[in-house]
Amino acid sequence: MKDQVRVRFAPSPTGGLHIGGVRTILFNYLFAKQNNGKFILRIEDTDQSRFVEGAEDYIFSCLEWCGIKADESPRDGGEYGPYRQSERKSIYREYAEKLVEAGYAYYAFDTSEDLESKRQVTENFRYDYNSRQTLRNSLTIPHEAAESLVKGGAPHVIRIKMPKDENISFTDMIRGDITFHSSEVDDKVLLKADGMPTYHLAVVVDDYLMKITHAFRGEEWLPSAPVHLLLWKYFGWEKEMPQWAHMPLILRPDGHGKLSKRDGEKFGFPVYPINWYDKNSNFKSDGFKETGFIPEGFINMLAMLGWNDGTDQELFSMEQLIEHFSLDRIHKGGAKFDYEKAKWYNGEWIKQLDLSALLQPVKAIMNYHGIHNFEDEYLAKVIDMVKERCQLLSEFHHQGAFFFNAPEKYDTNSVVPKWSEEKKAFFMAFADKLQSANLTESAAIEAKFKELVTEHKLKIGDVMLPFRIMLVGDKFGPAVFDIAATIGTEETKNRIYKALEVFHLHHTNS
RNA sequence: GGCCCGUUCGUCUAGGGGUUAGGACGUUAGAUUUUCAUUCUAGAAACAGGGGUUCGAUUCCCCUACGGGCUACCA
Repeated sequence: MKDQVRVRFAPSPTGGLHIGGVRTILFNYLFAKQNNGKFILRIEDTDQSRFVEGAEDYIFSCLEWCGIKADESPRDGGEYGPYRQSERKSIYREYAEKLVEAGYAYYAFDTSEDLESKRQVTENFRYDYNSRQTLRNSLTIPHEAAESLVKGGAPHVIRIKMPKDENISFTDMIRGDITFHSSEVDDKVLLKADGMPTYHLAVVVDDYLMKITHAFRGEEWLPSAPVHLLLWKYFGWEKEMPQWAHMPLILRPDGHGKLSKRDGEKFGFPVYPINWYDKNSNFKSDGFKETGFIPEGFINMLAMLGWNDGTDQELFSMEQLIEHFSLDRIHKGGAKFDYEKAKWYNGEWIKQLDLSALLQPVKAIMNYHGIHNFEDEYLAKVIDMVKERCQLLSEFHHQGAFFFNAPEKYDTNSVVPKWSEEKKAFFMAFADKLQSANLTESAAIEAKFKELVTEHKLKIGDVMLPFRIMLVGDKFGPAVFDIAATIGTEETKNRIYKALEVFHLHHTNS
């Protein structure tokens, strides 16, 4: 009987969480849910110097917006806590010492400055099986001396002692067999001088203690995998080692490197799920949410960046993703981010989502633009009329504003050059008839409109566009008679009169 | 530089020893919508190169090229 599936995502609160991380979260989550397993969120805050206030809150907010809930986390608790590594500090030293006792690790007394100057002098300097013989550590100085240095509180780190000549292999769930040679890997620091573990130690100890069964992370971790593999072996936990899966990276649209936080501004699209602001560095970046994405579209887009189910289906809900997801269908190569396609996914979801899911966010957008005082029912009608022409939630304002307020500006160029007294007379007659006949249905308004067109010996094509400009201000929007019916005859009449003045003004001026 | 990973239309990708190399985004043309968008139809558009293996390679192997990642007391 296989143990219960337990996966984890372990961000460090050093900044916002960008979409690469969110995709790793998503794949973790899908895999966990599919296998009735647990998804754990662990905060890797072992680098105190890079801690950014608000980053942890931000991570939780992103999760919430995405509709992903951790089963265990600093917020949700769980039986394997604490889930913040800073709160687990005391655990790591003990494990590191065990390694030293067993001869798999050693104390090193070189300061960062010492090593820095080494790097200046020796090109490609590495703390490894070779150079460690010449450096200050418990392998080069007498045992007792090293012991007393450590006991006396001398600053030191604990480093893994990489074997000189050993092949280290493992099978990655996405990439297959991968082999490294131990001589190519340096003696990574396991425990830092401040007593905090590095990622290398912490990830192994915590994955073990938290009974993680499958470990997903970005491809950038591949080169340090041999360190982790060896650690699992040295601790004697090989049988409990999780299966590894190294995800392909999300690349910049131009292919030059992995997508990073600054690229949002550079290429003009969001890279963070929701707005991120780092007050330390005064760094600010717009989120997908605020740009107008809905969670369904965002999640769908992310999932398809590097994964597909082998069919032509491209639109997946979270439930469908959980059902269809499989690791062996994750592409190996990195994926360049394509914002146009991202918007397309969102547009598809806007089209097929229930009104109930759209109402509140669109309402917020309208309010943001100063449009208040309307019934939900009215907004619902508007949403229904314009949603097929919106890929982003934010577009609802442009596409729907004229349902609430008369246009301020008119595309007079489309109307004025061909304007005439006959047309003006027609519209005045039409406005009057609208009210007296009490027309409320789109079809009835259209019928009356056409009837009057004939009476005035005009062509319908001559007055359709002007009518649209009168109501909308521009050449876009749903069927013009539907708009008239929606805003009502009174308002339609008012807009006709208002526009008539504007058209007249421009006409006489030109 | 060293090591590791990768490479199918511009982009995301399907496929896999014999296919007209499929889909989607974007793009082009047309139809519909007396606007715009939607929708529909059609089109252009790809197996990085060279060697093998094979009757036959885009597919398997090797090399090269290109791209990416890592190379911290950061994750």
